[in-house]
Amino acid sequence: MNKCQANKSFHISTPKEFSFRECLQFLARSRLEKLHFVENDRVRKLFKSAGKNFLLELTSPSATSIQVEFLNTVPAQSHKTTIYAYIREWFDLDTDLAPFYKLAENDSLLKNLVRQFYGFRLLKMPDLFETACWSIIGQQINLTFAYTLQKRLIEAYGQRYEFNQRAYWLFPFPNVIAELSPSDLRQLQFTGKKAEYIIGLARLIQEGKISKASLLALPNIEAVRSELLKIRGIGPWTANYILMRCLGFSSAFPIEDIGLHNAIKRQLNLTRKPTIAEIRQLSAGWQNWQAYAAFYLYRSLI
DNA sequence: TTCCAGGGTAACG
DNA sequence: CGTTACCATGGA
Repeated sequence: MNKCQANKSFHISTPKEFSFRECLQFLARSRLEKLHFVENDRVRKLFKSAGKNFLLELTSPSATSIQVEFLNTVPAQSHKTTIYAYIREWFDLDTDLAPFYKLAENDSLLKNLVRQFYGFRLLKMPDLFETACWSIIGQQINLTFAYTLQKRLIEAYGQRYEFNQRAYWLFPFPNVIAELSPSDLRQLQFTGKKAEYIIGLARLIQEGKISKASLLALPNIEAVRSELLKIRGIGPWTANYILMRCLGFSSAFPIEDIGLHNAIKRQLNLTRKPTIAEIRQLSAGWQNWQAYAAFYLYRSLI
């Protein structure tokens, strides 16, 4: 973490197989996205640390670094440390992709993807509540509508911060959603079920019955998965999605995912979608890289 | 118009 | 127990 410009920014050195541009392409996939803002090869994000709002702007001035600039206020050192760790997690900078690229060389499904999207990273969603809500919202609806619902949820119950005539948003906090009744979310055109799931989840988190730390303290992925599956509204797909996107399990694999099926169909030029058994065969050699493989397949759908 | 979307639950046989 | 109806709306 190198300081510069009177501490208004710092740099993060990036690993070898990293492309800021490829990551931004994914972050920019929906114009309805409210939690970050991509424009001119830069991404802005509002980040709250210990009660303070920091508006971050990330650019990549060289192939080996990300620059993080503080637009509204310069954080104290303790906040900078938190922000530094947050961005490393967001862009998954601590994973060495070399083994994945090596196995992909001899994989019919991955070979072209890793060439096409070289340096693309599994973009994490570090907040558990945000990830779980997003995956519940996304159940059985198209992505465009999922983004619409997420946008409504954020604009209705999230925190807004304005800077230079532009609004930036924080995802709603569990304590706010925990106070709602399903009819509040029905008004945003959530299904009654999804409204119940999300409010129930908010209450579990609010009551301290589940947290990212408590899940990560469990001994292995199976223990975490079974803990997630106890939560109403979280089935196999959602559990795997959270394991992959938030909790950092590289072997998590949402094999039931329709988007994944479509990506494989397109990649292999099939006339029909692959069966679960066929996907098991195709992914047999992906041990400990299933999450990355899935994410590269998602990337191919943009 | 019909069918399918980055599924899950609850109510059936 | 395995199977099925239902959810709510947008896009193709």
